[in-house]
Amino acid sequence: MSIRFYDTQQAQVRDFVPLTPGRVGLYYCGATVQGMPHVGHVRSAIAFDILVRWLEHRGLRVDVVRNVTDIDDKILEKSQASFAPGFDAADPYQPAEDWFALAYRFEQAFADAYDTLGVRRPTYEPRATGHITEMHELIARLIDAGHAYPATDGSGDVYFDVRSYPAYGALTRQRVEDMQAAPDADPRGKRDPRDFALWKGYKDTDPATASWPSPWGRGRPGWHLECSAMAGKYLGPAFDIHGGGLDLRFPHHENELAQSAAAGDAFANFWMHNGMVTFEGEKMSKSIGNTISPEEMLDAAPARVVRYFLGQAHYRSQLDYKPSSLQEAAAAVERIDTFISHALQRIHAVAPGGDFELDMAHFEVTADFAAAMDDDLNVPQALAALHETVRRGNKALAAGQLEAADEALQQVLAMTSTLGLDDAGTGGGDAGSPARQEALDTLVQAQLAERIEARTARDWARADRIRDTLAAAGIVVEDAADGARWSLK
RNA sequence: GGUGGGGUGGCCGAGUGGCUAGGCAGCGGCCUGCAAAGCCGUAUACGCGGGUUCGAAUCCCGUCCCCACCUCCA
Repeated sequence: MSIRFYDTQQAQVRDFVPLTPGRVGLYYCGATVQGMPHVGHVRSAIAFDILVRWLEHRGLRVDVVRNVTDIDDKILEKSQASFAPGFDAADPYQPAEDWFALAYRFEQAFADAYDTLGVRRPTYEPRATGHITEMHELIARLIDAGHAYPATDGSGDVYFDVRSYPAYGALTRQRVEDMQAAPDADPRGKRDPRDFALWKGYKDTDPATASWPSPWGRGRPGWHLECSAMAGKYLGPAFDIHGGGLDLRFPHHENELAQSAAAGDAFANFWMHNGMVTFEGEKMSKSIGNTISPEEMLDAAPARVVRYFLGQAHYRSQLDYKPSSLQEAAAAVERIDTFISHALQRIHAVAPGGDFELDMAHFEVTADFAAAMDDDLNVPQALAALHETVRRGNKALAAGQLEAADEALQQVLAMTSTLGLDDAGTGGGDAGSPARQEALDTLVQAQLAERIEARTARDWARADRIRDTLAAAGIVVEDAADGARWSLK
């Protein structure tokens, strides 16, 4: 079966065929590092992480490029504000912080959030400020082609000429005439109010460190240019997939497409956009003040649960967060983990929370799961397949059919791995070193042996006392048909 | 005004013409010394009004409502 994805540009689901057989070039927009990450940013990264994992599971080699936009108006504004007299050090912002220090600090916060939630690192993560030369080359090509021009007002700006490019609006299927002009549009030296800046001339109020020489005078890049320049550099003039949040479709991605296509590049074959995260129905945004940070979620639930929650909806759907959302996700994750833990104990004699060495490479997902993922990454349906496999495994365990249970276990592990659940968290759980695990298991087993004695003697009070003692230490004891098992709560 | 996406049972969330997704919560049962976990069963559904059809959540027409983008935004 072929893989199918929804392509925003064509507004339909269509077969995905790599430009180069066996390989996929994927560019997706990372952050403009002007503040701390919120879960909306992370949801996007998780959606594309699942895409990458699935393509790889399908045997494709994926080159992933995710940008860091580390220079823009907001970054400079925040930095500038931090030097103002009487600066109020509102939480994430520190006094007297240079723009590059501020950008780098937030870049690291994003990296931490991605790591914790099991988003694999991209093949390469280029920064805008490292690609000024490539941007100049692209601007020169556009000017030569008659699609860009230096401003006539002496500002040093260079604009993309929307009117010179009839296909402008192709990505979002809008006609230029229908677009509402920005209410605060400052025409400056533009030929058309919809023209956008490729290069912004240096102003006295800008820090000198935020300017670079160019054929059009000192200045800094416009917002959209870095993605065109970097995608072209690392993935070539034509590549398979360009991704990002739905809110980037316009103007960001539309302008990227215009820049690259007007310069003669085919650019992305597919455009994929993830839906927004909302809080009780409202889009999370800083202006409304309803953002939730990854840290806040991680305080409320383990990384594996947060990952499950942020990845459980279809990537194109809006994902609504409510205070009860994480508890519901936790219950689902526990169901999966309980099966994995029980099966590992029964079949592979792995102690609770212990490490295990299984040759995951040969584990296969179920056909239902694969079909769902092939169909535009239908994760909700894939999760149904996962839960059904868990049920099948539980039944097999209860019936003592270890071979069937092992098959289900392998499938469940393959599926959770594809969804990235295995990498969420600090890696390896909280069981500590192998020596500690063994010590703990030995002690608990001794307690359980005593409890078996008590139960054999029908001394329920003593048996319950042992169970209570263990429970007080955070160890849950469960009696199964073939004996007691334990797990860390 | 333009563009795109939606309205599914108590909640989340799949499903594009017949064969009741799945999870959470609820109820009943099995198992258990008790419990936990698990398994089995079960109620509640497709915004509204028409139409097509043997049959519609699914197609068509109309209508209401919601969200996103058109300004910085994952």
